[in-house]
Amino acid sequence: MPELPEVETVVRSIAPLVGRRIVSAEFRCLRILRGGDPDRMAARLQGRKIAGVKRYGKFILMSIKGGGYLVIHLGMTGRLLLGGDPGKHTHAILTLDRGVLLYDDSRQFGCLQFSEEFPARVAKLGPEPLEVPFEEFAAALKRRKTRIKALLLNQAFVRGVGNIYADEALFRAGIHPLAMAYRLRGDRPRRLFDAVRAVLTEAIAAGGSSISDYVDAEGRKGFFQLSHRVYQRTGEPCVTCRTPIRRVLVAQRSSHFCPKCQKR
DNA sequence: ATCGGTACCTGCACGC
DNA sequence: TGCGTGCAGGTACCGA
Repeated sequence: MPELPEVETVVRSIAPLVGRRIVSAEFRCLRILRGGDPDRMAARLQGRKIAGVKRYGKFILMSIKGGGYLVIHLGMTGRLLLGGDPGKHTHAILTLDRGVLLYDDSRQFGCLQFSEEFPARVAKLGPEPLEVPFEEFAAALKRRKTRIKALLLNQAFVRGVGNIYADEALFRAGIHPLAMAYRLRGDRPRRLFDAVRAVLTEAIAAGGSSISDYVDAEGRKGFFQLSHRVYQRTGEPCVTCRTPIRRVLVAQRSSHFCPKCQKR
């Protein structure tokens, strides 16, 4: 579900929680905590105020007044929901002085952790794609001996791009997903940089992509899926040249592209 | 140090 | 109706 635009949309929808007090925290699923101790986490959160909510790539950091962070990653199917009733896949419940925040995740690929310090796994991410200067982006491309699609998915390169936006950016830049990153020449690094920025910016404005069940914390769907040009459009005509969109595996992920518009 | 392949989980769509 | 298969927005870990 959630790549940078979806996580950004979720963060914006839970911004009103800043200043709210956590009355109690309940964790129902150990797997989601990735080895963390549910009792210790609950104790660290209980009675504290939420000082801030920020996004780092696909991570959500809820800073806790008095110290520490609740670190949230939505994985593939994670959802944060304001209000509503707990369901079969509700793994965490934060009861607030006004309202409730639920964490739902059917596939359990997401995680919730408490960190006293700024978390190392967030610190070692690459730069934000909407903030990194072009020169730094281009220099990093040159250093990587891997396929460009795999590199875009690598969170140490830039943070927040996932399968949808990697495919959409490569299409707009006219670059084949199997192209080698370090071999991109001429205006192609610039075109890719601009395409990544444009796709992410447009998707944020659209509230993200709702492929199956993605919604923000208020239950609102995004509508950027209506603007996808290649993602999950295998066999459909290219919007530019009518050539059927093809699908290929890169780094074990489905990659959708136009064989005529996108060159290696 | 970097890479690609695999594992982790549930649900859904599809063909038989 | 049910069963098997393949697919799905994610990352972590392993061995080469």
